[in-house]
Amino acid sequence: MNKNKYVSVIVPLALHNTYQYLIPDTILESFPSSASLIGYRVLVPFGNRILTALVVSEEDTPKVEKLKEILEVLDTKPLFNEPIQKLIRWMSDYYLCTLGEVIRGALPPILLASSKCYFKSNLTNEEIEKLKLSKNERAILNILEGKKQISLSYIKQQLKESSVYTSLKKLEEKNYIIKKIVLPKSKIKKKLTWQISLTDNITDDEEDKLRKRSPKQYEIIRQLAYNKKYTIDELSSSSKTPLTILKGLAKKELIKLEKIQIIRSAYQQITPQKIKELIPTKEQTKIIKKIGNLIQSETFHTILLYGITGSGKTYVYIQAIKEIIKQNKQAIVLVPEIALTPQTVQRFRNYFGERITVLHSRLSDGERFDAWEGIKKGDYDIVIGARSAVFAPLPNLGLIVLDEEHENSYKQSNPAPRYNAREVAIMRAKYTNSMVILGSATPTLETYYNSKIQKFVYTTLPKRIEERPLPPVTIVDMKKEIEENHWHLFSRLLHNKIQECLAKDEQILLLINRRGYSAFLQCFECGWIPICPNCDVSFTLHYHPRYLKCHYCDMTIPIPNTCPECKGYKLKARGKGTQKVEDELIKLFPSIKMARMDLDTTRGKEAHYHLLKQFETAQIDLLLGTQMIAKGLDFPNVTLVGVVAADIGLSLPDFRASERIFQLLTQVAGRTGRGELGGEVIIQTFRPEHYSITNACNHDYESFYEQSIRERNELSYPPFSRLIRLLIKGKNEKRANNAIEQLAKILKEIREKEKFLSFMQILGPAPAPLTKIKEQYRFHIIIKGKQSNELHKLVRKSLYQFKLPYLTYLNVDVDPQSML
DNA sequence: CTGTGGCCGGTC
DNA sequence: ACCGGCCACAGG
Repeated sequence: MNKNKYVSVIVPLALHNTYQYLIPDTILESFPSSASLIGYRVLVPFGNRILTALVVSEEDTPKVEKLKEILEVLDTKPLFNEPIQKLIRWMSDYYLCTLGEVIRGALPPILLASSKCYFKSNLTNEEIEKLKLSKNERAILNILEGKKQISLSYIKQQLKESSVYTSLKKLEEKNYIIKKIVLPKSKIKKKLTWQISLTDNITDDEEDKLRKRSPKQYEIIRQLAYNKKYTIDELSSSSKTPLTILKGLAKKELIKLEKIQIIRSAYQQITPQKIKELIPTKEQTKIIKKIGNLIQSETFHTILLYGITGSGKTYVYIQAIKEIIKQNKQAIVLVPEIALTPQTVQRFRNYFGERITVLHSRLSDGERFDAWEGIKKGDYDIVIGARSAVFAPLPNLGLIVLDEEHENSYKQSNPAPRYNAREVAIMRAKYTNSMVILGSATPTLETYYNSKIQKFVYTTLPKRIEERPLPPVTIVDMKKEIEENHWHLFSRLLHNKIQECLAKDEQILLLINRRGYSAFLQCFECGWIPICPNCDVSFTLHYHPRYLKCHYCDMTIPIPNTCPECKGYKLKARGKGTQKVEDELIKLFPSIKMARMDLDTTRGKEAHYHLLKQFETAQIDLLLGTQMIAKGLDFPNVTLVGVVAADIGLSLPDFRASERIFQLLTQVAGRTGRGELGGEVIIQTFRPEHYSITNACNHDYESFYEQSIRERNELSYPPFSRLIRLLIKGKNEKRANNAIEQLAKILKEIREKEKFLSFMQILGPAPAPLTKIKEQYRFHIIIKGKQSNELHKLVRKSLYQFKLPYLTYLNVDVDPQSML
C-alpha cells in the first residue's frame, strides 16, 4: 500500500546533513509493502562516486527537486537494532560529531566501502614519447605505462601535491587512458569447504565390497569411523583427497557431502582447556549474589567492582555472564588491548567454549566480517573485544563488562568519534535495560566518585584470593643513591634483588615508564638537540640498529657525526630508553635470558602472544617493558617487579598525571605475589615523598582517592567539571592561529550573550603543548564548565557560527583524555 | 592560449 | 572526504 518512495540516508563522511534518494520501482517491488528500509545499508551515487550509506528515515514526499536513485540494498535485515540506532544518535550529539563519523567508528570498515577509481593507459612507451603533453600528463602516463590498472589514490600519492584531476580528465578526453569505476564489494566472500559425514552405519557387506573394489573410498570410510565429521582438508590422506572419490561415495549414499562455511577466527589457537571448578571466596559469593539480584531485576544499573589486583574479578564476571545467559541474553566483555590479554580470552574460552568470539582492530577484514555476522545471527553469547566491540550487534544484550575500567585506551582520541567506551557502554545499557560492570583495582577518580554519590552500585573485593598478601613494596630514593656516589641505572638494592631472583630461577618484570623516557641526542658543547622538522619534538635515539626516529611522524635519519651548530664532535645520548636499559642489563648479568616488550618489538600480529608464551614457559627470566607489561598478566612465578624510574611523567602538564602514575605503579605491583612463591616490588624514584608513589607503595587506594579528589575539587577539574577541547591545526601557522582566534571570539561572544553560560571558562587560545606534528601547527582552546549540557550548548552554538578556513582542520574532543 | 596551484563550496 | 569549478598567475 502507500509505501514510501523516498529514503534519507547518512553517508560515512564528516557531513552533518542527511541525503534523500528515490527508491526505484524495481527495488520497491522486491520488498513487501509493510517492510521498512530503516537501518539497512544501501549503495548510493554521491557526487561522482558511489558510497555505502545507512537509511535513517523514509518519506513519501521528496525534499529537493532532482533526486538520484538508490542503486542497491545491501542487507536483508537492518544492520542495527533500535537501541543501537538510538546510541548512534546520542553519540553524535554528545561527542559533537556527525552521524557519518559515528557509523564509521561503529562498523567494520568493509561494511561501509565506497567505489574506487582505476586507470589504464592505451599507449605504449614510444607513443608517449612522441606526444605533446604537459608535465603532469606525462607523469601520469609514465605511472600507468605497462601496468594493468592503477588506482586513483596511488596516482595521487605519487604526484604528491599537484592537482591530478584536470590532467586525468584531459587524458581521458583524448582517449589516451581509460577510467574504470569499481563498485564497493557489497558482500565479502564467504570461505567455503566440503564437509563429509557418515550417513548411516555401514553394513559389513558394503564395507567388504568397498575394500575390494574401491580402496580409496574404503580408506575414507575407515577414517570416518573415528570421527563422524571431517572437512575436506582434515581428511588425513597422504595427498589431497580428490573430490571425485567423495562424490562417488556420496552417490552410493554412504556419506553426506555438504558445502559449509568456514568461520575465519583469529583466536583458533586458543582452545578450551579442562579446568577445575573454582571455589569462590566469601566476598566473591556475596558480590555474585548481589549482582545476580540486580540481573534478575532486568533494569539498568552500573556496578563498580573495585577489587584489588589478584582478588578474582574475572571469576565474578564469568558468574555474572552465566546468569545473563540463563536469561537468554548476551554479554560484551571489553578489555583494554586484546593482544595483551590472551590469558583473559583463554579463561573465557575455558568456561564458554565456542559460544564466545573476539572482535578487535587487528582482525583481517574477513575475520571481522565473519565475527560480526555470527554475532548478529546469535551464534555467540559473549563478545570479547577492545573499545569498538561496544558496538557488537548482539540481538539481546544483557550485560557489558569493562575490565580495567581506568585504562585510557577506552578513549578514542583520533579520528572522530572521540568517544569513551565506558560512557558509550553505560548509554547502551540504559537503552537496553542492561547492566554494566566496571572492574578495576584502580578505578578512575570519576568512576569512584560516581559510586560514592550512589550513581553507580559499589561492590568490592578487598582481599586477594586464597588470602594471599599484596606484595611488600620498597621505595628506593635515587637522590640518596647519587649522594652516596652510586650513579647507576639500577640502585644497589634492585641490582641485588635481580641477582637473587635469577639465582633462585624465579622470574622478573622490569617496568620502564616510557613517557618522556626515550633517549635523545645532545651536543655537549653547545646544547643542540636534533629536532624533527615536521613535528617540533626531539628525535628518539635507537640503538639496534643505530638511527634517530621521530615518534610522531616516523621520520628516520642517520645519527650525525658532528653538531651542525658548533661543528663539535661531542654528541652524546641523554635519557634512558628501553634499549639502553637492555644493554645495561646484559652488561650486569651476561647470562640473563630476557625479552623486551614495547611498541618496537610487538609490531607483528601475534608478537604479544608469543612473547608472553615464552615468558609463561620460563624460556625468559626477565621481561622488560613499557606500560604494556603492567596490564593484567598473571604469572605465579614472577617474584620480583622492578620500576626503574617511577616519577617520569609526574610533572607533565596534565591534571591526570598523578592518577596515571598511581594506577601504573599499583597495577605493576599487582603482577607479583600471585603464586605460592610470594613476591616483592622495588620502585626507584627521585620523588619518594609524592603521594602517588607513597600510596601505591602502601596499596592504599582510598587515601590516594581522598587526596586527589580534594585537589580536583579545589581546581575544579573532572568530576567536578567537564571539559571540551577544541583543536585547530594546519600547515599554515598564521592561518591556523587566526582560525583559533576567530573561534575563541565567537565562543566568548556567545557566552556574553547567554546569561546562563556565563560560568563557562574559556581557556586559551594557546599553542598546543605539541606545537607541531607532521608539518601541522596546532592551537587549542579548552572549555571548562560545571554542567555538561551547558558546555555542549556553548560549543554547539559556536561551531554553528564558525566557518573553518581553507586547509585548516578542527578536532572537537569532549571529555579529552590528553591535552597534548 | 595552456598548464598549474590556491581557494571555495557542494555532495540528495 | 573528495571533487569540480573558478580565478590568478606564469610562460610562450
